[in-house]
Amino acid sequence: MSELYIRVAEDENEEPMEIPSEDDGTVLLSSVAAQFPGACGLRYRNPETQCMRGVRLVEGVLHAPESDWGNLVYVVNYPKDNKRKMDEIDAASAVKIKRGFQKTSDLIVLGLPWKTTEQDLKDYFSTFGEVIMVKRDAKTGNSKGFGFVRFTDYETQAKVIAQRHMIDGRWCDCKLPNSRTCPDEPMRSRKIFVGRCTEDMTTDDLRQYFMQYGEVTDVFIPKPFRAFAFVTFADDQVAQALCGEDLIIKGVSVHISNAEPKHNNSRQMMDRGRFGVGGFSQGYGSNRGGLGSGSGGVNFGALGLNPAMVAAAQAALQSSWGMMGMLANQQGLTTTAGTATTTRDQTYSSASTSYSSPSSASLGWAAGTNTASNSGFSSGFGTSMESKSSSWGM
DNA sequence: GTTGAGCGTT
Repeated sequence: MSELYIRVAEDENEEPMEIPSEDDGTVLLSSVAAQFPGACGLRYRNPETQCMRGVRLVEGVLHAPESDWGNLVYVVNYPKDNKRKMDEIDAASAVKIKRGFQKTSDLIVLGLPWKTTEQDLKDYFSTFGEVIMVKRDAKTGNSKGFGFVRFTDYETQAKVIAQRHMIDGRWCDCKLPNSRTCPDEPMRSRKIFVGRCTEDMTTDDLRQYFMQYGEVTDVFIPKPFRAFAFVTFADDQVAQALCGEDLIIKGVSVHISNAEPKHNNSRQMMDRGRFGVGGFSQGYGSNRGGLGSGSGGVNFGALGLNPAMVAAAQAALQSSWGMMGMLANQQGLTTTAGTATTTRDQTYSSASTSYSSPSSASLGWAAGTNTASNSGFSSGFGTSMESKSSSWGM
């Protein structure tokens, strides 16, 4: 017999909440998500084995483990590495909000099932916060698999962008649409390029591996196999700090570098990126396992330095951007930017705020794969880490 | 074998 409600909690020892089941005894993931925004599934402790077990999920419908749900307490699953970071995310965005009101923008929702309707979208996203607009392409006729959503609150938007979404049985991503690139939120490169991958590295492997450094928001492996991958972090500083590293994954040495901007038009401007605010939600401090300890990696745990600065230093040393940006700022643009320069400067013209010179923008692009010479660069950095651009589609 | 999809009534 089916129960009317099942007991669900965020953690095994937290107070459970009763979630309604359907007439056929199943429970809709959307019912769970209504109480636990962002939930993507359920698990429970199997009384016989004492192991956690996943609850079967098919097309957004959760099925009872046995003939019924029994008296167990079910625990909410969140997209990997996304558990209970909400408080920290909120804290981080609170910092930004203090810097001024943040307008929301429409978000594109990619990867929707064909069948998803605007109402479905609204229902799903309402669990995150107040939705002021949803749109799906082709109101009549066939869906192209994407839609748009807009929230009232900027922090809701940030939260939604930061995670993947299970909508009607498919994983979907929310991004700033191409047409609306120029978020007030600076988007420095949070994405790294992982070269020399082997074919046996799955997205899960990479996610598992890289989450030791910080929250991973996306992993992309081109298919067919091409020996590289992209990993996006929630925090650009984490990404930047890793650039230049050689890391061992599944016994293979992979090389980390900056992800170059994706093909087209991106016109996201430089924003005087302020390192150090809104920052380091994970990977440092409390959780010993952060950037300080990794395998032969970025190494600055114990020094008592401001991690943001150290990350900036790492980024500058290893990607050469910070340094290039600084030099450029001091000297005015010179060479090296090569072909990129002219075109970049045009896009740049619509940038909002003040820059001392456009050169850092140009150089930011041109400098892509260089590795800094690690020399002649030590003084006076730390204060003016205002470089890098924000043009990497997520 | 080291740089990735897809993008909206106007």
